[in-house]
Amino acid sequence: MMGVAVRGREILAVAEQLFADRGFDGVSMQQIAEGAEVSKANIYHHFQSKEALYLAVLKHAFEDMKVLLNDLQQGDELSVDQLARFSAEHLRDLHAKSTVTRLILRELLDGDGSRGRLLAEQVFAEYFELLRNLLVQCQSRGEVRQDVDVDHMAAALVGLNVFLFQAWPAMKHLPDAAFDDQQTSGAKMFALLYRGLLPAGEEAAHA
Amino acid sequence: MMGVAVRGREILAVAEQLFADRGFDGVSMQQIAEGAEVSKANIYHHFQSKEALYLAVLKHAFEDMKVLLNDLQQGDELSVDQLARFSAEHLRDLHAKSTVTRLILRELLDGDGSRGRLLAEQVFAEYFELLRNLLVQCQSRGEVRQDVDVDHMAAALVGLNVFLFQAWPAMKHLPDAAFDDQQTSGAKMFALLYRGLLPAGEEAAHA
DNA sequence: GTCTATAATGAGATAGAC
DNA sequence: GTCTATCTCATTATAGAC
Repeated sequence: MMGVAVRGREILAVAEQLFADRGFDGVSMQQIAEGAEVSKANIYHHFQSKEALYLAVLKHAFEDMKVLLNDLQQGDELSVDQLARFSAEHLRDLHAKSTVTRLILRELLDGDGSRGRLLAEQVFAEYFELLRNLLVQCQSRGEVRQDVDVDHMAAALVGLNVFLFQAWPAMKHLPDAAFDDQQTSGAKMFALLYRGLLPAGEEAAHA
Repeated sequence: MMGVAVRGREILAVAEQLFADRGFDGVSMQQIAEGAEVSKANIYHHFQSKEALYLAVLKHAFEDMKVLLNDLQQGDELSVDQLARFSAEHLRDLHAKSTVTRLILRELLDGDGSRGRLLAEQVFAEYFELLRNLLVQCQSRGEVRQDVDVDHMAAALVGLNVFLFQAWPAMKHLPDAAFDDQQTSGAKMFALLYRGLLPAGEEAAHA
């Protein structure tokens, strides 16, 4: 994955497009080879198997976000700013790579569950770990509550954005609703998650 | 929708199954007629058009939740309990009607956007309005913060559950993650949304 | 007509030359 | 790194017997 050279990138790009259009089974190695203008055997030089190529396509989509998460953790911003930036960039990224985002979401809907495990272990795990680290750091500074595990915090952060990405085509048409644009709505929902539904100072009354 | 009689229900049930399996275009009225053991003309007696039948199938999935929302608003529970109950029931409902849930999510992914408007106006609008009313009531009692619009609150409540429903097949396989079962995770994420990421009492410092 | 044996196809994957 | 040629295997025709 690291040393994937010039032709490797070309193959990856073609495969991404084809997989996104027709799904894993809908694409043959021959078609990818023709699209990338290489031989089928050459693809196998770069990628162990069709499945490995597929996973590489999915993993590729998370590279930018991994870099961002590392940067955020190195920096010394307030937790709220780190998390807000992550949330905003994450939403932007979902759209920048919308073909792959759709591919993954469709995979989750169709899959028989065995694909789910593969996605989790081979694609999401590393990314999820980075997000978890960031949240642990925020907790250790005392800027994020410590009585909730970071796993659910991470899921909520990602989940709100994914929902926004997916449901927007319908949300934006809801009558009388205050949804202007996705970035703004994303920011509002992040703020909601950060500060809670509960009014400030009411914590003790319900805890 | 109200006066849909015996045969209407049967048609609805068959149509739901077929649409969920093969999508709108993948099913003919003839096939639905055969499945429900009625004539094609009889379907048109109950439903104006194929599209009307389709929308009826989708709307049908929200009936239970509408009843629950009305009940919650009539009752006199604390807001936190009303919302927690809605959230838990909503997640349960997504699973109880998982075929339709998947159908809608796939629709949102595939759609060219024109379907999105239809879904919003014909299917979600009424349901969304009820949820909004509940939240307004919670706000007016002062038990839910008033500086965030109810639209985004409603979206966040629904969104976390939808994400959980969809991503679970992968989430449950994330290594070292504390996701036990969906209902429990749903409750944890609701609690997070309700109380916020921010530790109690820190509001003033960042507001 | 139906059944079964046999080709023919097209998929993923490998070997070995250049 | 790239190619041609080949292998294995599953699916899909298609014979030709019954």
